[in-house]
Amino acid sequence: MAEDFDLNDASDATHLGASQRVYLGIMEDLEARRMVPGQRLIETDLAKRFNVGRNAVREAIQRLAVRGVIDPSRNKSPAIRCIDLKETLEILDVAAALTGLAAHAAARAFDAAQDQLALDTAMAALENVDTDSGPGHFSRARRQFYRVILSIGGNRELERLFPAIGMHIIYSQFQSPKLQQLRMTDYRAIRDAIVSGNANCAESAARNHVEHVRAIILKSEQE
Amino acid sequence: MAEDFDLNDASDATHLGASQRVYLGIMEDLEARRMVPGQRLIETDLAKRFNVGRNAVREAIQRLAVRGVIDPSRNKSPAIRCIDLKETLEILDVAAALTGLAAHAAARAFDAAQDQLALDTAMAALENVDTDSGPGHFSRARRQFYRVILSIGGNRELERLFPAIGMHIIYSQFQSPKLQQLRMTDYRAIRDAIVSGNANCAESAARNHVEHVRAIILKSEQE
DNA sequence: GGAACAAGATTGTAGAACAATCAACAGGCC
DNA sequence: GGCCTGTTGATTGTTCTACAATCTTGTTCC
Repeated sequence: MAEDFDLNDASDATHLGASQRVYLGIMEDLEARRMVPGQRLIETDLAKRFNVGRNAVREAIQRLAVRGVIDPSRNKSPAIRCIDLKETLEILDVAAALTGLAAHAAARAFDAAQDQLALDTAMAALENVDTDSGPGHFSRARRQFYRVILSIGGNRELERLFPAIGMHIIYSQFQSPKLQQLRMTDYRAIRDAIVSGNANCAESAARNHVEHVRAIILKSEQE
Repeated sequence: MAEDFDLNDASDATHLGASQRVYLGIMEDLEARRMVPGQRLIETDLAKRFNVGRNAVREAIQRLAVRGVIDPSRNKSPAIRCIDLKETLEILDVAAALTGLAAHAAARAFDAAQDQLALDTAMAALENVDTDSGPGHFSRARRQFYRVILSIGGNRELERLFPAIGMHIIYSQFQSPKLQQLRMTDYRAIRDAIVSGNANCAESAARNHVEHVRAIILKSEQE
């Protein structure tokens, strides 16, 4: 469960399955911009690179395809999924609905004694990252933030589905400095609403955040 | 795209990939109740049954796992996912949000000239199926109904994510006669709201439907 | 009856092998 | 020169074999 979040531990451990190693390795590459949308994935290359059999690569590719990270087509090398503006907006519609639900559930289930620490820790990690800023550090912190929210909400189906939203690709294609600023205030609002226990307020805050992202993308695209 | 809906064409065609054949075959088994939650999947058995290599089976299993249809654990045969009442309700929360979004988008984008026929056809298929009623026939018609709605809405991300909701499992575990009756009136309401073009009304109708399902499950579980 | 061991079943993994398909390039034809 | 076409190499789709690691089950011994 929540296997997708285990991006945190890198391509190191051998106790992970071979296909898992490939899967995580590619996700990490994507996050670190070592792979860009449109880039093709060659089975034999990946097999050599990760020191695994071609089978394992193919299994990883199946999972990436279901997750919408890559765009497979019969008898051709799959490529990192490219999305145009229209599809980006579609993804944001889905993200608004599910992020709203996640915040709603978290606010509803919030228990200070149990959840306050984890939430504050995740928030602090977000605040501290913008200075040193490795390329993927902020992404990791953001993922952790959402992971905590999902965990508080306690909806396992949402925990499973949420990482499948194509936000990866959006963040990998669009990266505006305004996004960085905006996010912190939005995240704080979401956290405060969750702590306050007002589910509808938390849902609004989450939806607002997604709409802010939409506005910035639309604006930056207009130029 | 929308590969998951291709359950319609069965295990026949050889033009499908081997792993695809296994994937669809298992989904079909699940729908026809030939496989029940908790049942284990043995790689070699499936390979023999579908006349494919073990690799292909493993690829199919990866996809089923990501989709939440099966519950894999290291070094053990994966089993069809079992869900308790609590998780069922969690799934319904997600279903309410995404079904609502689907109906909303469809109502917003509805164009009579282009969409009326498909919607009416899907609706008619639903009305006609309860008499002859093979076991999976209603499921097929329902899937087609949702497929049309998603297609009208035109949100590709939602089309991708929607079939990943664990409704399969719910319908496979709970099957009350009340469900059958209820659905038709609900579906008509959804269709009418979509045709009317009132997005909020359509969203409400969809959410109401999911809540009706929830109520029936809760009631049938209380006994 | 319970614990330790042995045998079989099943998964995890790598690799070889081959057909089918695709992409790119070369060569010939108009 | 430009266009069609065949060849060639690259890549995927697929099955098979092989073996280690692990789980499961049944048996034996105390």
